[in-house]
Amino acid sequence: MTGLIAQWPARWIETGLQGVNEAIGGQQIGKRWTTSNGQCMRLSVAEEFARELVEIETSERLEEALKRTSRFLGFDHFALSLEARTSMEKPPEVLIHDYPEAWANVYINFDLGGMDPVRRACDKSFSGFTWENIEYMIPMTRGDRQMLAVGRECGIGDGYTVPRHLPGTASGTCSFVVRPEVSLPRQWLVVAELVGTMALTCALKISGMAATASTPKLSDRQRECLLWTARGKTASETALILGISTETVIQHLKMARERYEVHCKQSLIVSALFDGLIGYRDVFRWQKYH
Amino acid sequence: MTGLIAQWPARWIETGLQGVNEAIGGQQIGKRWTTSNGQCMRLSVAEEFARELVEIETSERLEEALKRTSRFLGFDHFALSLEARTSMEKPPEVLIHDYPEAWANVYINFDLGGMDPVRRACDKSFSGFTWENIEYMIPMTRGDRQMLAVGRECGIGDGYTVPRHLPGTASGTCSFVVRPEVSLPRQWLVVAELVGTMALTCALKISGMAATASTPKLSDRQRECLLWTARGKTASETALILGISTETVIQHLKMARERYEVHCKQSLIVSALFDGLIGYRDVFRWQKYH
DNA sequence: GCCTGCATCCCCAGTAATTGGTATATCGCA
DNA sequence: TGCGATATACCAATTACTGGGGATGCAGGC
Repeated sequence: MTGLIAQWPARWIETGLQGVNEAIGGQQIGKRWTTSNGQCMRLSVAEEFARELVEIETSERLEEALKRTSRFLGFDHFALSLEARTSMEKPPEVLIHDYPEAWANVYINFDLGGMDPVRRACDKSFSGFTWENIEYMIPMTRGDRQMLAVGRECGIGDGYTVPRHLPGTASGTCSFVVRPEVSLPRQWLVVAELVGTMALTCALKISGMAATASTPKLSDRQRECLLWTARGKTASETALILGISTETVIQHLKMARERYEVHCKQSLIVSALFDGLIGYRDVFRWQKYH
Repeated sequence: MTGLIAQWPARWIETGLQGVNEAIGGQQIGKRWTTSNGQCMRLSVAEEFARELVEIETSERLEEALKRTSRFLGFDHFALSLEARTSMEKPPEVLIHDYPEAWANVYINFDLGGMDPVRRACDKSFSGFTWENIEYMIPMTRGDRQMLAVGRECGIGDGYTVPRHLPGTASGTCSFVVRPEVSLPRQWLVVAELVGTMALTCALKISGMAATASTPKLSDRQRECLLWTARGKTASETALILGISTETVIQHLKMARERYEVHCKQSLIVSALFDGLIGYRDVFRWQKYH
C-alpha cells in the first residue's frame, strides 16, 4: 500500500493551472479569431463543432469533423482514443488520428510497452495539459524523452491532450498536435479543451459505452440495502443501521437479486453500479466517515 | 444475464451532446455577455478566473473566487466537492459550497442514504450535464425525485454539474445551481464547464492529492480470481475454471483483500472497478456467452 | 546464498450468504 | 374495494466466505 507515493513538485500543479491560464490566454486578441467587425468567435468554433456532433454516428464522420476543426484551431494533427477500462488485450473501441504514418507505426510499439508519458500524465489531471508540462506531472524516464524525440523526427512537436475517465467504463484522450518548430496556438487551447471533451462524448456514443437510464429495477428500500452491502456491510450490520431486522434485509436483497436476475450479491453490485442505481461516490464517501 | 446490457436508447446520448450544444448556445448573443463595443466576453470570465486561481492556495480563497464567479455567470449557488479514494477514514478533502443552510443540513441526511442522483450521474458523463437530463442518464427512484423536490423547497432549482474522475485517485464535482423558477443561464454553461474544471484542478492542488496516488497492485492470478468473482462465480467454481484448488482461489482473494485493505469481496470488487483494475467489459463480455 | 514475491496447496472455527418457504400490514391506484 | 407492489418479519437447510494458522517450490534481484 506504500510504494510509489512520489511527491509531485508543487510546480506541476501550478503549471496545470497556468496551462489553463495560457489556454484561456487572449491578452492580445489575434486577428485570426476575430471577425471583421471585431466579434470574438472562439466559442463559435466549439459551437459549430457541437452542432455537427449531434448528428454524427460513425467514427469516420467524427474523424472528418475533428480533422477539420483541429486544422481550424491551428493544429497539424489530432488523435482521439477511447478504450474500455480493462486490462485485457483488446483493440481500443475508437482510435482515430491523422498522425504521420511513420509515427503511427512507431507509436504502436511504444504503446505496447506502455511507455507513453502522455498516457501516464492523463491519470494525473482533470483538465487538458500541454506536453511541455508533462515533466512536472510525472517522472520522465530516459525512454520517455527518447520517445518524444523520435516523435519530433516523425513530425510530432508539442501537443495539448484532453484526458477523461469514467470509472469502470472507459478512458479516453483527445490530443491536438503541432509539428516541430511550431508553437501551440495558446489562445485556442481553451477551445481545444471543449472540442476534445465533446469529441470524446461523441466517441463514447459511437462505441456504445454511453450510459442510459432504465426504469429503476429496485425499490428504495432494496436499493438502500444494496448500497450498504456495496459499502461492505453484512446483512446484520445493515439491519442495525436501517433499524430493521436482519431477515428483512436479507429479504430485500433476495428481491433485488430476483429483479436483476442474478444469484449472488457480487453480480448485483456490479449490475447496479453499471446501471447507475448506485454510484462510487455513494459507496466511498461514506467510508471516509467509517 | 439479460437486461444489463440493454440497447441504450440513443436519446440520452443525444441529449448529452445537445446539453453541450445548448451550453455552447449563443445563437442570440445576450446583452449581458457583450461589452458596449460588441466584444464577446464569455471566455474572458473564464480567463479572469484562471488568473485568480494560479495564486490561490487555500479553500477559503477558492470558495470566495468561485462564489463571485458563479454569481457573475448567473447562478445562485455553487458546490465543489473533491474526494480521494483512500482506505483511510478522512473527511472529504475539499467541500465548499454556498447552499442554503437548510439544504446543506437536509443533504447530509439524504447523503447517509446515498440518495443523490446527481452524484450517480457523475459516473456516466465525460462532460458537465444539466440536472434536467439526469433522468436520461440513470434510473431515478422515487427517493431521488423526492430529494430533488425537497431541494426545490430549500431554494435549489436546476443545476449544471461538472464531474471529473482520476482513476484510483480522486473524484470531484463542481455544481452551479439556480434557485427554483429560474432558468439555467444556457449561454454560460460552457463557461461553467471551464470554470468548474479549473476549480477542481485548483482543489486538487489545495488538497495535495496529487501527492498521494498509488493504487494497490494485484498479481495476475489474484486479478483473475477477482474477475471471476465479479462475474458471480463462487470460489469453488472459479477453482474449476482456473484448474486450481478451491483453497488456492480463497487464498488469492484473501491476498487481494489485504492489498486493498478491505475485508469483504463486495468492497474488493467495487474498489477494483473504480481503479480500473477490472472493467464492466471484462465482467459483462463474458456473460454474453454465458 | 538469501530474501522477496508469487503461486500453489492444506486445515479449522466461526460467521455470512443463499435458497426455499410463510406471513403480516400498508399504500397507491384503478 | 380489490389488486399489486412494498416493507416488514420469521424459519430451516445448505453452502460460501472470512480470518487465523500452516506448507512447498520457483523465479528474480542483490
